[in-house]
Amino acid sequence: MEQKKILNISVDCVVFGFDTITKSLNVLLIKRYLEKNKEVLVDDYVLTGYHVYENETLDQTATRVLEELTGLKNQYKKQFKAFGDPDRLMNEKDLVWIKNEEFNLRTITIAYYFLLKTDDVDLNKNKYNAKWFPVSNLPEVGFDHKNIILEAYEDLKVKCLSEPIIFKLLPDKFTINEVQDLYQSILCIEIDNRNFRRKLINKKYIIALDEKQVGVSKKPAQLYMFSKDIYDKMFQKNYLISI
Amino acid sequence: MEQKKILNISVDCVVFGFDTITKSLNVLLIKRYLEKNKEVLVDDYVLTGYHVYENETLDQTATRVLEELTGLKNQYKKQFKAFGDPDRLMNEKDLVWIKNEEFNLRTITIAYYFLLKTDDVDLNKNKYNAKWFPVSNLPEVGFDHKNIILEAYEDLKVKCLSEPIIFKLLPDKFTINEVQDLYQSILCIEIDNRNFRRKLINKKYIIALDEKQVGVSKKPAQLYMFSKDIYDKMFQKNYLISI
DNA sequence: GCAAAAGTGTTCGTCGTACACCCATGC
DNA sequence: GCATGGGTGTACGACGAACACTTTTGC
Repeated sequence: MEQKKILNISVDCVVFGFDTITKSLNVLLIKRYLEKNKEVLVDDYVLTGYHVYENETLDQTATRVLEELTGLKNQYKKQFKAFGDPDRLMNEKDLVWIKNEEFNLRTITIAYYFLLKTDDVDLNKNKYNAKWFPVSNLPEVGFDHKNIILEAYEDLKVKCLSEPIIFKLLPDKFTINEVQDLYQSILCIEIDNRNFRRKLINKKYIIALDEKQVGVSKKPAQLYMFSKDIYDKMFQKNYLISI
Repeated sequence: MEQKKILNISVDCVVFGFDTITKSLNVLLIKRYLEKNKEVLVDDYVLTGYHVYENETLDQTATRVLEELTGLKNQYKKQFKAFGDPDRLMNEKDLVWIKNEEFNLRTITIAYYFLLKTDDVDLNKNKYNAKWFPVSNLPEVGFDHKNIILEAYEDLKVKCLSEPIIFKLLPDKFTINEVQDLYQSILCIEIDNRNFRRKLINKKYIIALDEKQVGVSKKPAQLYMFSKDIYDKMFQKNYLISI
């Protein structure tokens, strides 16, 4: 059954993944391409998104949009901001594009970001020409989506300092150095390995496994996992005022 | 000139104020009252809010709504979440109310909260029967606004720990104990006065004035002010990972 | 002079930070 | 055997936490 779209309200999804090889925090974008009489009118990338249906919640829209792009459900998501400037879709290319789509010129979008494991996404399986791009080196991005990506990234930077969401971006079994690389990528800082290692290993919810890396060409590193159960049990609100 | 409303998108404003006498963090709500044949159909409180106009940004809508309620401009505001469940306005009373208003049943609202000085608001001057209520003791609240208030409050709790927004809720000249009372009210915790006092006084952007309280019946306290200039100059991002 | 709130110091423990070298492994 | 990244220990300083009494003022 076809559902009824709300034409002036959409959800856009910033999908973050981490490439442990290139040590790069990436965003998943889809190709936007349009030509007419062999002239290329639009050729850039945008976030994945869609209209909200009449009978679904915003969270459901986001979940649906992500699943359509990646096939994945139950990923960490956060609604972080609504974007609704009257002129947010008013660039020349965007106007050309919108003519071909069932879009309202004054559309408000509720933006979410997702954190997932890059390896879980099979880019060949989807029809959108989706591609990963480093947050620090984005291609040409349509609509106001560059701004949306950067605001998502800012939110992520703050949130990863106080909540263990970083592990959503890593494989279930990871090395300490991978965690460090990820923090360094997200925050654009250098971290002292000895201090970081000690800090992490001392956490009770970082559990050393009876396993080491396999298939690496150097000394294989100890693997760890994150226990959400233990974290939740230990967790207590910290009221430290640091202004 | 009358502007064109977007019928399915609104902005709702959670207005926070602090009562230094009762030491209570308050929310400003407006009366919702409807009777028919002397029967009271609706009698509760709601947030102030309004439709977004076709040609204004969401921030502008929020600013306009606040000004209409309080006469105040340039107050601290934060867009914190969009609420869009299909059934968010579907309580019995809400349905009765909506019949009398130009409301779309499926309306998405972008929620903001404002922080302002209670003394700046003159409740007698407005036409909405607005009233302050303690966050910890809300009256009957219509729509899904209770939930919106609580989510705003949660966001405020987190944000006041890392940013000096607390001073938006206090008079320009305040005592150390007033700041402490405010933190205690917001966070529902007890703070040691000696430690708190030392901590605050050591901040360079907390400036002791050549003034003391007047008109108090006990020992008048030293007054301080917050210097945003000094704060901004000193400010540097803190990348402390505390997970 | 008394009630009420303002204001004051010290000790301890935790944790963040700075810093340089050896070790285990695969090739 | 050697290159590569994995892994380790110590000392210092800052700051949060716990804790109880004196002082100042208005009435």
